[in-house]
Amino acid sequence: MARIPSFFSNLCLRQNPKSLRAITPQIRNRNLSLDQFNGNSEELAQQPQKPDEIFAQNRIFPLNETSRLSEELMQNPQKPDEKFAQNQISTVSEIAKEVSKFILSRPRWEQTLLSDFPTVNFADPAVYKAVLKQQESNVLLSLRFYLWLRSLSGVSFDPDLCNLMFSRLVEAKAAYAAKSFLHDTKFEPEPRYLELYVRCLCENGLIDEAVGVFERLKMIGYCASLETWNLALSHCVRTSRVDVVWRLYGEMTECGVVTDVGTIGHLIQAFCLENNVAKGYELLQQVLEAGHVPDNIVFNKLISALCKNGNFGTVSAVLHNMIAKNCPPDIYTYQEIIYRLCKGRMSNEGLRIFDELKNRGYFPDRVMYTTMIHGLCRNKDLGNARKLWFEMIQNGIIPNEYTYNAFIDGLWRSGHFDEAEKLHKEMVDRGYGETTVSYNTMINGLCLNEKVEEAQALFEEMNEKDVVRDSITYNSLIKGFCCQGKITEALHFFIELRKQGFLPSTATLTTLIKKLCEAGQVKEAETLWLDMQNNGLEPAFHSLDPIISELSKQERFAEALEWLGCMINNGVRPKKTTLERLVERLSLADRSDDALFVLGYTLKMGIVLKQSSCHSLVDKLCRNNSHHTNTLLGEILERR
DNA sequence: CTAGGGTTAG
Repeated sequence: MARIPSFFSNLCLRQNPKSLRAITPQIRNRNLSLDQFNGNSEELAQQPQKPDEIFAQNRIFPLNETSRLSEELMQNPQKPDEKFAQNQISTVSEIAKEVSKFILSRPRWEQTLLSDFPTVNFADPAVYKAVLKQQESNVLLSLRFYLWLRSLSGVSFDPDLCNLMFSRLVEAKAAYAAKSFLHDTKFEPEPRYLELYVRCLCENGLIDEAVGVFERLKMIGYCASLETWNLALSHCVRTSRVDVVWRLYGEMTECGVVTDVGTIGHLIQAFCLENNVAKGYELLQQVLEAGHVPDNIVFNKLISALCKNGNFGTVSAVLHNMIAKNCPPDIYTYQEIIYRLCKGRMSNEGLRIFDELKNRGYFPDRVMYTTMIHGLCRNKDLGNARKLWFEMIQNGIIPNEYTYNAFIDGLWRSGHFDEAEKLHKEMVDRGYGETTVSYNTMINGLCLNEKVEEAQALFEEMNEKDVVRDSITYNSLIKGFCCQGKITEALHFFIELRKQGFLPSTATLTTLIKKLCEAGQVKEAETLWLDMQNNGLEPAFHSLDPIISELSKQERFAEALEWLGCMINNGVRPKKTTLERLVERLSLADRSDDALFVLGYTLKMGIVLKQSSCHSLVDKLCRNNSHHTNTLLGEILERR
């Protein structure tokens, strides 16, 4: 992939002379707010308990039984310590080696260690530190030994020991254990270990905690290394904590840290995350001009953001940049571009890039084929999708769940139901059939093709096969029944959906309300609408049209006008047909005043009703040409 | 070890 596809070859680079420093003040001036962050973290690998529990010694290690000798020991006539007594081995490191060996071989050494080594003075800092140093590869053992020491009386804990234990925890990336160790001991770790702690916190997703430690370091006048700052920034970017990016960047420049291209790469990504793509692009230009080349992922994130905004021209420019800087676009780059092109109804452009890649000797992988097939299906280009499907298989790539579902969905949507059924069978045979998505794809496809009963059968099958139904399952089915005019069934599944705690999609609701009204069940429609309103569903107002329409038909004008007011007050324009029906029915029912009132609003909104709708009104008005009517008409005309 | 990708409603 040395060159770029023809589609992107028409733009040149924009030059920007500004230096990197130019952005610093803007970044400093940001208002920052730290949200609660709910990151997960890996704790001590071998120890699923929370650190607090680890420190609740007695629950894990039966230290209160220390004085009791184990049965094992009773049967063991020679104690390990006798060696020291007999041979006069007494250098601290030799003792530590022996103790460590013992600890490693006895799962419950805590109980007998003191009596096994009666001549060893564990309260001697030189001794316990030497033992701890022996266990550097095993954090859990270190921690156990440390806790055991704490259970002894007469052991004084010096900062060296705490630092040693703390560094052990931090190097093992046991963020939670390190945190509660700090909390527990209240000691001041050496700055270099605090710096390691920052890294450890970041790697465990505890960004906010890390910010706090940066503060602490700042207060003691210690400046973390560039690598640590960059690591923190990279984790902020990964977890979309843009606010923290700006805050940390501000602090690191305040500390006088000299940033590198990695730092700027994170800033570019941060700009992309807050959809400030222009700034991101500008910054990229500045780094490039300064002679630095960011990591591929920075280019890709920028390209992805540009694509999302439909700015394919700049995408082209960035691709030029990448090639010029000997940093060729990779599979992710092209996949993102193709995906976005298809999403913007430019699947033909996407396909051109796809073909171009193949012409350059590149073999697309399964994900790439899936993306392309999906994109083509969404653009109703089933011919090309099918072509790629077989080409992919020919190239030895076996479709998986994603590929099958994307293609089967496309087949259903274009009415190729035989082929859809056939491929679905194949997918089931390959073991991809029993997921929520595969069932949803089939249920939706069947509903789109007027096969609601079969869809319902699959719906039941999900229960038998223990496949979880989600809101998509229900929404698809409800819509299917609505389209078949089967309102009773649709309502049944709607109630089921609500019982499961799901919310209907707006499309489902609109359809359901419309169908209920058409069947004359306005009351149910109104209840439904209020239900969705109470549940915080947004756009509801458009679905009031059929309700107003049906109420007019039933000559329930007070209610119709009330709903109409509700719609208008919320800034939603009723449909022209709704207003026409209302005016017609009002006139027929001899309610000229109300008809005129509605007409007034209609004109105010710039909606012109069809002539026939005004006929009956004009007719009535002419028959009783009162002064009142004239006034009303006058008002209406003035409002216009 | 060196991040990151694809499927279902509307």
